[in-house]
Amino acid sequence: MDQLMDILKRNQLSVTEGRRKILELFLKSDGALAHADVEKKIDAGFDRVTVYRTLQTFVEKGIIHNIPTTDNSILYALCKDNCEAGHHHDNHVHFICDVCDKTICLEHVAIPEVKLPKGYQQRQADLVISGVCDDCR
Amino acid sequence: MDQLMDILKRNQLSVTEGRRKILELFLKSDGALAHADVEKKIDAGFDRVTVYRTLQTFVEKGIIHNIPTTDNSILYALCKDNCEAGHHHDNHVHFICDVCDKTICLEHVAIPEVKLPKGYQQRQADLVISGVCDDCR
DNA sequence: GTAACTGCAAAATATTTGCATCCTT
DNA sequence: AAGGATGCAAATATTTTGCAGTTAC
Repeated sequence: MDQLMDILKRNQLSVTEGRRKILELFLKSDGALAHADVEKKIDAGFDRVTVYRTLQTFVEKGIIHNIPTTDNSILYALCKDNCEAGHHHDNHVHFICDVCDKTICLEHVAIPEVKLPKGYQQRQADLVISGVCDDCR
Repeated sequence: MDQLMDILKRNQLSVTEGRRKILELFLKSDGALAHADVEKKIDAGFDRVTVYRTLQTFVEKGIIHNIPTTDNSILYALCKDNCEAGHHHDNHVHFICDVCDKTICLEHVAIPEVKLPKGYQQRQADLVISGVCDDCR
C-alpha cells in the first residue's frame, strides 16, 4: 500500500488515519463516490466534519475531482493522470447508470472536441452520459 | 405574454401568480438560473417553499430541465423544443463562464455522439464546458 | 364547489466555523 | 517543539413535510 503514502507525500499532506482510509476507499472503489457514500463506507467512526475537510483538501490538491450531476449531489472521483493542484486534465466521459445508480469513469472514452461560437474560450469540459450500464442490462 | 399561458396550459397547470412570475423570469433570462437566483430575482415576496415546489413541478412537466454542475448548485434552464414530461431531448452544450459565472445555453452547438463501450446504453448526455465567454474576454 | 396551489411553521438534512486537543513530522 | 489535523459544539444554510387557508377553473 505504498501507493497511498506516495500520493499523500507527493502532495505535501501529512499521513493521517482519516486521509489514509478515505483515499484507500477511492482507490478500491470502481466508480465515483458522494460525500454520503464516503461516510457510510468508512466503518471507523470519523467525524462528518473530517470527511468534509478531507474531501475538500483532496480536491484542492488535485487528488480527486468532482463530477457534475443533474441532481444536487456532488460526486468525487480519483484523478488519474496529469492532474496537478487546480489543473485537471480529466478528459474522459462519466457514465451514470439509471438502474444501479453507480457512476463509472469511462477512462477510454475521450470527450470529443466541440467547436464553440466565436469568442468563447474553453478551459474544461465535462461530459456526463446516463443510461443503462453493462452490468444492468 | 400569451406564450406564458400557453406553456402552462399545455402542461395542464393552473395559472397562478407564482408560476407566471417564475416562468416569466426564465423566459426573460438568457442563461440558467439556480434556485437562489430565482428567489432573489423575484421581487414579489414568494415563499421559499413555493419556489421549490414550482421548480419541481416545472421539471416534472418538462418545462425546464436541470443542468449538471461541478459545484453543488442545481441550475435550471428552459427546455426549448421537443421536451415532453420526463423526456428531454436537450441536445445542446452548456457553457459556464468562469468570470461572470453565467451559464449559457449554446443552442447551436450540438453534443457530438460518442461511442460507448459494449453493453452501455445511452439515454441522455450532458456536456458542460467552462471557460471564458464572449462578453468577458 | 372541488381540486389544486400557497404560506406558515416546523422538522429533517446538509454544510460551515471556532476552538481546544491531539497527532505527524 | 511547531504546525497542522481532528473532534466536538454550535451556528448557518438548505430542503422537505404537514396542514390550514386561499385561489383557479
